[in-house]
Amino acid sequence: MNAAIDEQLLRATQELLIEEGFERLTMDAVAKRCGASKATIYRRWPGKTALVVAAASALFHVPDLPDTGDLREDLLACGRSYIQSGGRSAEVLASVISASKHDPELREAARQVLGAPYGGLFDAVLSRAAERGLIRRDLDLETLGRVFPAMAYQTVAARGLLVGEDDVVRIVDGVLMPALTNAG
Amino acid sequence: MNAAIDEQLLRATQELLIEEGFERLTMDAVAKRCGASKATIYRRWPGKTALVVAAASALFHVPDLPDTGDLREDLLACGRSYIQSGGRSAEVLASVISASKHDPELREAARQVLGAPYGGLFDAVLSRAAERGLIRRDLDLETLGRVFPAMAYQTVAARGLLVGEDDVVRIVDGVLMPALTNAG
DNA sequence: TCGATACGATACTGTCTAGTCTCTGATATG
DNA sequence: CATATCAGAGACTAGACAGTATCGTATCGA
Repeated sequence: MNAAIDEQLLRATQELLIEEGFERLTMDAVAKRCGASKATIYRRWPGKTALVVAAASALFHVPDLPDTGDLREDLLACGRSYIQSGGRSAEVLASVISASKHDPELREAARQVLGAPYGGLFDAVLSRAAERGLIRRDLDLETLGRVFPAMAYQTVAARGLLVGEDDVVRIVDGVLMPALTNAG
Repeated sequence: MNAAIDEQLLRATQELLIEEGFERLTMDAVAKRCGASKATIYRRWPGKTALVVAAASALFHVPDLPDTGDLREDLLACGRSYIQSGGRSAEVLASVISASKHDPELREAARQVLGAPYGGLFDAVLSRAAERGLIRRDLDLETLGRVFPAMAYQTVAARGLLVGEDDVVRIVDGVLMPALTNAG
């Protein structure tokens, strides 16, 4: 077993997920892109779903909870953790999430392995800010915590764009900070 | 040409788009669900893409720009126009948008026919409010205008839920109103 | 009644693709 | 050197599906 091939195959899978999406990704294409054969893939993963989940998992890492002491900076840090690894992880994730809607096996695997990677990050920062008395206590933090993930997801999945530093700043300064620093 | 069959076929297409998604929707399944034959479909539309675009278009209608005199009510009205027709249109739209990412023909057709149905609605309401001096002029209205569509889209496409009246209220009262009425 | 048209049913073609199988060639070991 | 082992390449299989073609039937107007 040549371990270098594993990495190549996962990388090719990631690229093809971005280029073609889950349904249109073929095992032949993955193999061809690596100059490998399908047997090489099936020796490592039992099927297409497993390969895709492995490729997505390889990009995933739990981001640290930022604590700069400044709410705005913490929020920006949360956003930046989203665009880490050049946006590739977001694109791959978007493909998998999109496909998992109609594929129970993929959905369950994605949920377990990728499981709301950034889901609680904004929530945690906001809750902490509330505890510290930096923001009002009557805000709907759960909904506010979903703003960034939702806008980032839509940007990638629906509009076909990448999330950049400027997007992070615009969402934090244009939506979150105005809502949070409301004098009430 | 029996016109009643047209409607049945479009309805079945909508249902199957929701249940299976674009890629997994088959012409056989559409025909079978109507007790029709594939020839009947192909007599009406040249192919799968055209059928799907027609099915999505049938659900689409340009909503009126609300003007109740109250900003919050206007925003709620914008949101409610989203969930009109029982959320079905949002689900169908999500399927088509999702598939159009990797299908140029579908993307172009969707853009022309469905073209940013609600895209400008929040924008328009917010711009009008700014002109009327109801909100500050230095807000990033473009980004704020995208908040609702993004969160609704994510709710449907990524989380697999339907957007309800309570979601509308939570987004408007939990995010938009706090951000807009910021004492700054 | 007759002709035209639209219908359902169904068989068929060509293409694509997940997954399997077989053979080859490299490497390691005695 | 001889032989065993194993990963890999690529042919192959089986099934799915878009789109086409054919045929018998029902409906409707003249």
